[in-house]
Amino acid sequence: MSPRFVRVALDHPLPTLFDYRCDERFAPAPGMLVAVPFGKRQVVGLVCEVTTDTDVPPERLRAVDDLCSACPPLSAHWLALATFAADYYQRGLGEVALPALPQALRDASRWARLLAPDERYRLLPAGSIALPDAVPARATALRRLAAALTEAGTLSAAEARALHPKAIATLDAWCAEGWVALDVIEAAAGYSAPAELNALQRSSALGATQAATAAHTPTAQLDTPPTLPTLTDEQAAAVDAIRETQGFASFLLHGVTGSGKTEVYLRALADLLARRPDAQALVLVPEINLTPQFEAAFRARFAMLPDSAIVTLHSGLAEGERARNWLAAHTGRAHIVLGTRLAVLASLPNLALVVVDEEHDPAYKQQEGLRYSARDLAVWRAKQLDVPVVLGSATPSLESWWQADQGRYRRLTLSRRAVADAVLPSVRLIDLEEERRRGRASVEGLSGPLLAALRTRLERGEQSLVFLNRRGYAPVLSCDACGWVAGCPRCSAYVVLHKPERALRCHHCGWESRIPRACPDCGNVDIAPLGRGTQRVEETLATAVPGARVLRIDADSTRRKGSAQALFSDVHAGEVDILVGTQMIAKGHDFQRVSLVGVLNADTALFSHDFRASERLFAQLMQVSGRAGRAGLPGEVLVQTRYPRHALYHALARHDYVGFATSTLSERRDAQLPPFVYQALLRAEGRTLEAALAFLQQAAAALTEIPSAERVTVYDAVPMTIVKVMHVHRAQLLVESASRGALQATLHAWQPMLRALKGVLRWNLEVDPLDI
DNA sequence: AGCACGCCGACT
DNA sequence: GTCGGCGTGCTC
Repeated sequence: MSPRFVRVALDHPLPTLFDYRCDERFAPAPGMLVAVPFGKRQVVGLVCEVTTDTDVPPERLRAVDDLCSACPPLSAHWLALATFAADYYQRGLGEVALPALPQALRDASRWARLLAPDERYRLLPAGSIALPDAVPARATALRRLAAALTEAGTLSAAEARALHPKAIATLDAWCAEGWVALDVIEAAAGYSAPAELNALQRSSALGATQAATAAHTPTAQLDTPPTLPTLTDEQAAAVDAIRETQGFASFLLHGVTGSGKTEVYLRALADLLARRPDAQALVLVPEINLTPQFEAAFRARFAMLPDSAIVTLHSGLAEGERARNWLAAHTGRAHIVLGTRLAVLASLPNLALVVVDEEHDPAYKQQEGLRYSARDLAVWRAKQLDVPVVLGSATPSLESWWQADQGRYRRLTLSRRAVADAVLPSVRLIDLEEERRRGRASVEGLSGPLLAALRTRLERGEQSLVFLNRRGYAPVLSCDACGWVAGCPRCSAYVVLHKPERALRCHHCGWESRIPRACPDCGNVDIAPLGRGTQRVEETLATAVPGARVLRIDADSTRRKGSAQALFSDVHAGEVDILVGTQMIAKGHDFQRVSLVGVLNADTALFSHDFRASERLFAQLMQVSGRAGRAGLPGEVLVQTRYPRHALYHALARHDYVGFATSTLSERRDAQLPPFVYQALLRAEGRTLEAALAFLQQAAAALTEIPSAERVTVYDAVPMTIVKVMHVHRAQLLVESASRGALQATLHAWQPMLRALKGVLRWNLEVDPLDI
């Protein structure tokens, strides 16, 4: 018999596959996981190919240690996805594929436990009668075991062994008596669609009453409204368009906040599962922890499905749960996978519908390691599998909007709020210059009109939101006398004053120090905080709006796990009058009693060097404005600005996303910026700025040897905005092209040259960067 | 990326 | 005399 080799992808920066001998014990196939020796360690790799020959000299070949046969192999489709992502984002296959797996699968020593059938001893009725008499009173360990079994109903082998060393033998004996049964639940086994799905088919495909379906499960009866919400014409048209799709289609669901995008997703999912009970749907959200209502809506609507049919995948899950949910998706047991960007790389053998909610959200862009765009990969996946993808947003990314302009995405518009009496809030701009000219009183940056509006809401018992995208107390601490400002010793950045913690904190590296009493340079004691963050606004409001209960929600106040939930529920419970916060307060939450939104300090983004800053600002302001006036209360948005005539604010006041998108896209076209060009960014980090820049200049010089680079524009190497972080100096080099193909070809040729450049320096290449 | 080996400064 | 700094070289 001819020798057998496997070509394996490993999580390693070299973009090559590694060959191993594979003996007869194993039956490897592409998509399977193997444990292999690598240098001094053992690592888990992904089998890409099974061959009978290899170029590697025999003395260097080593043998596969183990094959993960209990886990079904990853499909050819999934391997193609990982290969595409690796290729497009300029990484090795293993660097993409292996980090996409749950940690437990990447550790061969945990395979047995993870994939072993889950065995549980279950107490039978005969046992509950017989056991109390059968166990002698003095056998305390045995009595403990019997008590635990009676208490919990079932016990795993491990739980039993912890109670009594010979528990397994005892339990087996009890099994023989007919007192206890041993249930075996296959962890990685396939799954057949349960009868419940047929019930789903009968009820919700046509949007008919769900009461009949819900009746046989008590929880469903409680959680599911007896009738589904009535769709608006626009919602119905959107659902029909998605339902009638054959094969791949990209839908851009453009719906204002509160227009009921979620209901469209739910109907599309219900329709899919009714037609194809084995189908799987992938639903991506930017931040699962901030949108509990979204997950709750899915669980309630599909409450008739078994628990494992809806799983979440996100970084906040405990390791074990993440592995279980991933396996549920991989084996087809999970029909709805709700997750953040990392879920786009989940294995979904029966994927038939992809949804990307809030598709414009920058959180879909991974900002370290493999810098992928989950939204873009989601669209690629849908195309590969020839299934529909729905991108939803009130403020689509200009990239997606342009695709729709080109006719590549099909636009579905929800122009009205779905709740009958909810109207869009009125937006008023407060001209700070005029306030000042007229000598009107303001308190710590809060203008007279805003304070008056806040007081009115307090009197009426309504809630207000104050949005300010800057956390901390003040962004700078400075000395009036000599001009000293508190900076970070490790970064080229100012440190932010945090008053509750009585600390200066660097938002880039986390460095902290006590607040100095006097200027360290000149000894002057009049050092003063400059500018305003959420903490300072919270403090100001507490005195400027007497009697108001003020709550602050930002990354600092929600640092502890789960504390965001608690704070938000205080708001929902009406225990808060004014909520101050960063963009965290703009996401996901429907506050029923909020009728006023105040926006502070938004102007800085208008004139940013980052060409995407205004797009982000517009999306944020539209989103936060949508928090006002949801339940019949007339909503009002007050924006404090020094530029009340700026086009962005005018578009905001008219709720005119289309106008904003059209004019911004034409500016982008004139300036030849994305989406009209494709960009990539080479970043270098060195001990000195000179070293980083020198590396980038060498890299730029190397480009001249690449033919396709003729169609690529290369900019000068420049220091990054924050040049130094943690004593590391950073610089970047932008390359761009009107041709995605030319850029890709250039990057492919460039990569090995970059690796060949000497110098002890870290660098990375980012394709389609968001922040430049 | 790890994790070696390898060659020069301050310590029991 | 060694413990340990991080330069550079390799991993089927």
